Amino acid sequence: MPTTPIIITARCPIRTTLELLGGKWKLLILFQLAQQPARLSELRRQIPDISEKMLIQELKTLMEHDLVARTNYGEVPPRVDYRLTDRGRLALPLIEAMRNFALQYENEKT
Amino acid sequence: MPTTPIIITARCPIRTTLELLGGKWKLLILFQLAQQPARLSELRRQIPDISEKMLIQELKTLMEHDLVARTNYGEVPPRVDYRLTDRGRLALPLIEAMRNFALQYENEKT
DNA sequence: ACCTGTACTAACCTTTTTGTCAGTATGCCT
DNA sequence: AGGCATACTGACAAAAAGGTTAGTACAGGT
Repeated sequence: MPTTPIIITARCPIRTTLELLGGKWKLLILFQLAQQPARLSELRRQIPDISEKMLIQELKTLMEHDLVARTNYGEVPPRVDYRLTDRGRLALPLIEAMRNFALQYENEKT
Repeated sequence: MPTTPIIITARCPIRTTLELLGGKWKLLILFQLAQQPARLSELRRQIPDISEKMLIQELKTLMEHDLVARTNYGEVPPRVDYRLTDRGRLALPLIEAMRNFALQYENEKT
């Protein structure tokens, strides 16, 4: 009896993760917020080439998935900041694994 | 003296990984090939909703980055198979981290 | 002579993702 | 009265990613 091959299905963990964290910016944003909570304008400086629209848009979907939380201080001019939620912190080992992958990949002799 | 925040740059490990492994299919393909080497037609069955074009195209870029290797047996009808390289195996902890993330995410009480 | 299975290529199109740019609201400062 | 700073929103456009379809080559089977 041969070993049963694992078959990829429509709902598998890899796909779930890609849906939650896929794309060019979400992991970078989470990584930055893991260093310290930040305001919009700070995040823009920390991730220099993101556009304001993408930053806001990505923060919004991260919030919808409860990975990031927003605090509005109700001041004028507006002051708002963003921080990781507990769920957001679940992504940190993944980010760490990505960093390890890239570093090891670059160290492999071709 | 405040702690220096880590600033995201144009070439950082997270971005390197996204370039190598980003997109809808590459990680699924690597995950499948980690179970056992496979022919094109087998991969198509194992990843049911990928199109043939995407499968070939993604395999090609994975090969260019030396994450996957191709063996052509020179038979007719053609027989070719694909397997992970050592570099490709470096992605396995990352895939494992994605799986953990998804499972923990789903277990969090809302 | 034709159909089958395998591993592709190429042209074309649709969808998704990302980016640009202009505009809104508010109160303070000059 | 006008400018500044902040955190947005919305219309639109460009670019990237993904998908569909048709076609190639070859040997074996019917």
